[in-house]
Amino acid sequence: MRGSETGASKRVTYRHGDLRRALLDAGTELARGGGPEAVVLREATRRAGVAPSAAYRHFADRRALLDAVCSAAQSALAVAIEAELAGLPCKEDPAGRARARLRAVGTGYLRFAGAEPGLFRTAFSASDNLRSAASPARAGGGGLTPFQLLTATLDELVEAGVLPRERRPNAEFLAWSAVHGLAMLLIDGPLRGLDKTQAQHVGQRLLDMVEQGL
Amino acid sequence: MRGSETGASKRVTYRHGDLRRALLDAGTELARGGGPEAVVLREATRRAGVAPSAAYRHFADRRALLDAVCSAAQSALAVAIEAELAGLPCKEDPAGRARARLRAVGTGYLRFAGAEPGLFRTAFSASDNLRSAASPARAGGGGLTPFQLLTATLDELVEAGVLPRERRPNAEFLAWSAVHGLAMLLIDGPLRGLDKTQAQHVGQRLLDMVEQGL
DNA sequence: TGTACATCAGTGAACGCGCGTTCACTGATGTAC
DNA sequence: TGTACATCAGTGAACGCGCGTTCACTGATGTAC
Repeated sequence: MRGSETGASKRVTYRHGDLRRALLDAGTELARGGGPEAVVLREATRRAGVAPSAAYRHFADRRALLDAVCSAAQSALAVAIEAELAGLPCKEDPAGRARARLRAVGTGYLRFAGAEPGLFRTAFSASDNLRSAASPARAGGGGLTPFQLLTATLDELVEAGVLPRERRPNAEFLAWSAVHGLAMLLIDGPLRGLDKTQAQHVGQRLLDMVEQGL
Repeated sequence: MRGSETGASKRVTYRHGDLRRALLDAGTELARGGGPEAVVLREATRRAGVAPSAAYRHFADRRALLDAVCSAAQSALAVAIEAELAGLPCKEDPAGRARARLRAVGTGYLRFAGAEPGLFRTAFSASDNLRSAASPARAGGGGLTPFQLLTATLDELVEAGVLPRERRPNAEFLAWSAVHGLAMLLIDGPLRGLDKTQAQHVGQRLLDMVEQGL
């Protein structure tokens, strides 16, 4: 991330070890428990065992900490989607394969929202737009952000001849909307009451709809 | 709302005129400007020209005020959807009619979200679930809540023979998810950057997808 | 290898802020005689 | 119709709270000689 001199990474910290990391971790834990509004600068410093003002050596202000936590949350979402993709059985048939991969992206998204609602909400809380959705800080292990994983999968769908090329433009917004909306309604909205089985069932039917309707 | 004695509605208020109403209106105005977290009890009393403690004659606490504002916001959403339905040209063909009505529900939803993002976010901020989504306080002029308008329209779709009966169960969740997700991404999320024309275009394509995919 | 010095990560006290909520009160209103 | 009284909507002062942010400081660390 920095220069390439030897020892540079050692000198990054003085006393604490790595306070920036500790604050980011504490902030992420807060977000996990209560969403973006739970990311309180003073509480993060408390958890790191440090005076409140120490945070200002590493983050310009509370918003900067929250942005960092938000990137971490998006990265975690990307990892969840990657895991779902990686769990797929190998398929010869490119069409079936592409279809299965699109489903996996959706399933991973929904699974993450259900398992980590606080982080999920935080991932979409930042002052970010489509451009910053491509920032490497938000990527998973494979180097792609959640949005890029979706985009890539839709491209595969076109190449496999499943999705007509003229339907491709903006298709990511359609698929994303459907899955994102269900996630929001389930974790934060009027569908909060649905139990896990029902939620999964509706989720699969939603993915059917997207597959049919795209 | 109360008893049925004559004059009861006159006696509801003493000095202010109707402080409950004034606080609700002020709260709604705050929500319009900044969403649910902008509904600040002290600010509402300030706008009503009254001491902060006066609010407690009409609302148990801040949450009660916010719940009332939330109901008002849902009601406004219902009115927007009704307006969209009312603007539809008369059609003989029941199938085309039902299809057009479903589109109108979606369009009204998206239009409201775009025109009143603060109220839209507030409408989904309450501690409510599916059961309270049927509360009359959340209805529009026709007496139906947004959710009930959607449900009724899907029923028409079945009766008109457009939607196979076996696909009907839970269909409201699918349609709702798609439209809700796009609304959230557009007003609060990474699609914030899209201009109005693009947003409308994506909205119509999303409704195509729902129609095809249901 | 040993000493003097500069660096700068973290300290600790303080700031002003606005919030939600409480409580004893007051005085305009509607009501009973 | 006129007077005494009870009601209760709104007052005003105060509470404790936790937040984000600032600033002059200190003292462990790495570095230069």
